[in-house]
Amino acid sequence: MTDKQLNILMAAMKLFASKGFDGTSTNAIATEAGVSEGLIFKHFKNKEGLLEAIINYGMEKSSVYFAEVILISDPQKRIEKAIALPFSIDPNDNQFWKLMYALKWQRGEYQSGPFELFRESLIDAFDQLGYENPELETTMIEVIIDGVATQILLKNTDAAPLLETILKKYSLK
Amino acid sequence: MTDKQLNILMAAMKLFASKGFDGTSTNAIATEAGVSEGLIFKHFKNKEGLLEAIINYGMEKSSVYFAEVILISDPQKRIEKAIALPFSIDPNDNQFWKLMYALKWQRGEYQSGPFELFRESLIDAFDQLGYENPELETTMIEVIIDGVATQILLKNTDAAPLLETILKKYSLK
DNA sequence: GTCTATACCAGGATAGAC
DNA sequence: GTCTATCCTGGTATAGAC
Repeated sequence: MTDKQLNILMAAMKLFASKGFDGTSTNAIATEAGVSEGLIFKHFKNKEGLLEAIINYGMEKSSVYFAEVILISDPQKRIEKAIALPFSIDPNDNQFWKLMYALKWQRGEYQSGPFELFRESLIDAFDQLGYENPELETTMIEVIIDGVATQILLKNTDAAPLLETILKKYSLK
Repeated sequence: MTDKQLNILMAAMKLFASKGFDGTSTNAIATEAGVSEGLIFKHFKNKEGLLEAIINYGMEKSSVYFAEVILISDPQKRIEKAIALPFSIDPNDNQFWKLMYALKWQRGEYQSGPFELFRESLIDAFDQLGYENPELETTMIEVIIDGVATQILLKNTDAAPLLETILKKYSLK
């Protein structure tokens, strides 16, 4: 992966996140990346290929986060870690996550394999803790994660006090 | 507002919601609406104008929902009603709300006036109930609303049992 | 109010030189 | 690996007839 290749990737991520996939021209990407337009196609075949590269890049990143949750054996701690997930987003990755959510809404793009394992591990945790309806509780966690992500990524809410509140309300602290 | 005008509006809403604003051609809208392409521009000036018309149409709709919450004087009941809001979405309006969320992520499009009043009325409710940090509590409600909306609109989750769980967990029931 | 025909430009993509 | 030049489709928008 050359310097310019990475430039293209980063420029595309930024523009896709702010203007959307269809709203971003390859010309705009080239300019932002300080690169000729043709080079984009040499490296990524076409615009769709560029998007795929970005998604792959981010998938690897996110499975690391998920793994950190799944590997915790204590069920209570695992759940807490899951809730804390959106709060531990590296601000440098904000662009990427914005894009992921935008894609979900725009094109129904889905988080695949690693996300399923994550969900399963939460159901298992609630099960171990003797909750009546582990699936429903897990859905609740997803609700919170999506809601918090919206708040942080879209409204730049101060995250720290929110995490406290949620853990308290969730009787996890 | 003529029949064809309404056809255009509905077709555009449907396509914008599924393919995104930039991903939808005026040609596709015309076909879906059973109308000539030129007519779109006669009625709405341009594609952007069509989007604005849709947003206005939905703003009026949403301020009705918000008003239902704001007008409740009992603070506890007001909060419950607010939480129940995303659960009472008319399935016929799913397309519209999907579009609203997609726009939020794509273009940072905002919920304006009526939404601010909604937020204020929740802060007031928590204040009346003697909560320590009404702003933070209100943000929590927003988190839940956004999370639930994501769940319902994007993942077609069964809503009813989820509402129960939330109200219980929130010590509101 | 509505359709047909058409102008015009922007966007994605390719070829070939360096 | 990278740039320049260029092709061509398809998308927005307008004009004018009915």
